Amino acid sequence: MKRNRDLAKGYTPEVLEEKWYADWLDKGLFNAQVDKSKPAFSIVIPPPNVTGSLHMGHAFNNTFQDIMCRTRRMQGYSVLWLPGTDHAGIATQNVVEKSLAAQGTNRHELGREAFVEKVWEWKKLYGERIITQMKKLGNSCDWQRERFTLDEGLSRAVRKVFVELYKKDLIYRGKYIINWCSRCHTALSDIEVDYDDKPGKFYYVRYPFEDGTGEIVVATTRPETILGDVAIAVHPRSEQFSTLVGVRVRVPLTDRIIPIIEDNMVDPEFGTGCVKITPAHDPNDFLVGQRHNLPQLQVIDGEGFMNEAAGKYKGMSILEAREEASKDLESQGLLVKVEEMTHSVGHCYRCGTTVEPYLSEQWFVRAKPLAERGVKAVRDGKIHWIPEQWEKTYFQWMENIRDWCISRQLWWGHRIPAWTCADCGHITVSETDPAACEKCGSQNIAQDEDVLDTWFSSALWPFSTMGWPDKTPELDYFYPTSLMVTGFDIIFFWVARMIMTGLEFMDAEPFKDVYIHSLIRDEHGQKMSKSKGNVIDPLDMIEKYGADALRMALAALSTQGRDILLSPGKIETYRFFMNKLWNAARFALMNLDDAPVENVNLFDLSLQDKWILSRVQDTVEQETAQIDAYDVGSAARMLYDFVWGDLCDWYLEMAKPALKGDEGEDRKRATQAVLDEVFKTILPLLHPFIPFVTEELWEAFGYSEETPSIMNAFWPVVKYRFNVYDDMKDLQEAVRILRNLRAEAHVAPQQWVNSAVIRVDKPETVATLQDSLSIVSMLCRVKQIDILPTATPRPGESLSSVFASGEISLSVGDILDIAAEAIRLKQELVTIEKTVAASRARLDKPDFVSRAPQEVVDKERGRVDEGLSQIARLRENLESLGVKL
RNA sequence: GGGCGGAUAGUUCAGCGGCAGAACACCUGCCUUACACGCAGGGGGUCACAGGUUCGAACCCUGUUUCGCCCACCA
Repeated sequence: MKRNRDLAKGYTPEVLEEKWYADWLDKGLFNAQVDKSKPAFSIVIPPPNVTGSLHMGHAFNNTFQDIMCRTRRMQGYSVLWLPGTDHAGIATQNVVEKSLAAQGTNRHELGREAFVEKVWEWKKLYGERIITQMKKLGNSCDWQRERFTLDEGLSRAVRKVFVELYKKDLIYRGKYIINWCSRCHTALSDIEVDYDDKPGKFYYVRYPFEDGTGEIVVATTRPETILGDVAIAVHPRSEQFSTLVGVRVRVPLTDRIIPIIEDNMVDPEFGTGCVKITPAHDPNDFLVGQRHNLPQLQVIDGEGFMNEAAGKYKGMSILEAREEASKDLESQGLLVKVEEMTHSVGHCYRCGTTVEPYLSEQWFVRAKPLAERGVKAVRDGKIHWIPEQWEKTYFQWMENIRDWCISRQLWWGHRIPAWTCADCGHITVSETDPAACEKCGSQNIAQDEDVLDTWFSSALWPFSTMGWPDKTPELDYFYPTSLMVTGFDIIFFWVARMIMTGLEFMDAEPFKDVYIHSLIRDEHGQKMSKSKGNVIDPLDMIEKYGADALRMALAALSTQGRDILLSPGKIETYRFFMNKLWNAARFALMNLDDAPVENVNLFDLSLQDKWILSRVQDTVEQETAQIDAYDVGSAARMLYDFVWGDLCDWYLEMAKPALKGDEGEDRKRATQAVLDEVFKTILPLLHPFIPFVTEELWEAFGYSEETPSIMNAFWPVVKYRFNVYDDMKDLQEAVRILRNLRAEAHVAPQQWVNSAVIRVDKPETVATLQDSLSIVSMLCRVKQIDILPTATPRPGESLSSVFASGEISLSVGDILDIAAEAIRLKQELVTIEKTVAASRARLDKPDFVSRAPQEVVDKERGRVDEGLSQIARLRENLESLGVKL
């Protein structure tokens, strides 16, 4: 076995990461195989926006998926991690429009075809960029299967789904109030609107009765919509107003006459207790209008300007018209008062422009029947949410779902496959472009100008990417996928809709588990954003610390139910960890021979050998369970502690004498064998988190001769365990106490102390320490350590400390500061007396003894016994120092 | 209005029924031939508050305070 005993002193990620990624691609190790002899594990990646660049959220999300994929691969699954990108309708169109604006032109000047061509150019330019960035992270995606939501295959799936839903009457077209972004110039679905509380004004306006016998006062935040009023509504049981029902009033600023009607939607407690009804510009009013058969009078156009019906206000923007109307009302004496109020205002989730309720012809998905199946699938346990609490969020939304507006007045996207006949008005919906109207045969048909909501195609992602609507071996083998990993912010946009379409078209859930992870924020808990300037760019971090360090940091910081506050400093911590691991490996390699260590006698294994081997087994067992529970945070932290704490701080230090040959050839060989075994096991355990460095070390240790890539290494299983934890605890405690005593006595670190005495009675402890004396001696730099029974008198001129099994004294000669030592011992005495008193108090309660489990009671009794003997020893010590108690 | 999280060391967070933990930061010493991206030692906590359940509560239950998120409403 060829070992690389010449590792560089420092670990340098750049070179090795590039080298190994290229190697993995070369060997096709990420490529998924339909292999029925193996269990399948599949994930479809949440496709990032094609014009976007990789941010920390992606890095975190992808790291999580990669950890799962790499683990499952090693565990013998046939793994598919399917990557791709999303055309991101509005977002992408906006970006390209902005660049056109910078060039002094716009999409209308270009025309639809040329514009779409331009967007494709962008896609080609930037789509590749984010893929390259994902590769830098180390993603083990099957790049041969990379998909894009506007690919031909996926577009075919989109059309098929649209047509089928239309045939099932689950898609319909109609004139409704929708959310309209006048900047993006398109309809938005309800969830594409973000609401914010904003200060506004509440205008109280007089509506005089037609006959001049009185007036009714109505409050509104939007006086410009008065121009579109078609009624005033009051609550049917309102004592104050119900008598007015049927009275006709004059609409201010116009000469129109409208009726007072009654409707339950009015809250008699709010405002003045009556409401002006503007069906064309308010969703609630729209419903009232439908119930009462009222006209829909539009006064604002799609650009956000007042139209012809607005009379003198025509051409004004909404805000100008609001201002102007307010002035006019005041001058006409129709304005009672204006109050300040805060109300929530909707904004476009892509550009932030205030969203207007707008009456227009749109396409909708009838969501309720689809949602019902989605709810059932989760209730039946077909899909598990992790953490489980998100299930509630999902149910709440699905059970109150509203129809989904899917048409967008954009050019970039899947064009709606519907053709309207100019002759008979019939709409032909078809998977293939029709030549003629299916009803009258006229060739005078025109395709709908609109495209579909980008989430319509994302909703099909789990099966459209695997070749649906064709029956493919991939679908058969990898669908339903095993896991979906995403943030809670797109549960409604994406997760819920994938579930609905998956159940409807595949008749099976799209994934068995949904893991919802937290959001990444900056170190102050602020959302990262370009405008705040607090963005931590994953690529910068990779450049500075390496992809492995970034991945390890993200994994280790991840917890459930709390946002992750990230800072470069935290990533640096894990960069240090990489260096630690690297140097531990370097040390091991410096001490290993090329020849494999064979025929090691079990009797040659020391306590620490057995201990570290057992700890490795614990690590195997725990990590396997943690990964199964998707708890990568605990797994990463445990690995960190194992490597740094157990392996480096303890085992490697303890192994040094044996490796130097101080303990003989057999012990040296045994220790080498242990080192070999530890690294051979721990590297695969670390690999899912830090793939690059583990691959490099896999090769350096020579393991690649058997298994060329660590990616193909077998996931370790628990093999054996030695019952040595108690012994090791004694040993570690002895070392810690001696080191502490040295520090107390201000002995210089490099100076050897002549002698120490450990006084213990328990035969096991005596035996353990006796066996490990040379190790203790080396770790604590004490030349001579004697193990004696506790009855032996305490050595003079020494510092001492009591511990569970006895007492340890370090002879320091005349440098002993008696006064300081007395203070220290007294403090120790106080602490122990306190714990003894606490334990006694517990034991004195009869209920404790009778009700607590026996082992807890025994433990408590043990504490008292131990404490008492420690107290006795401490008193003795204090007396011998001449301290009176 | 409905729902969901969080409150533990100076800071960021683990722990979620049996003597309060880590990482940074801080203090003392150390270039001890794997690592100064390091080593050894140390200080630092009424586990937000008030009740309850329990032999026993940071942990379970009920309130309260407080920070944050989501949904609905907002004429």
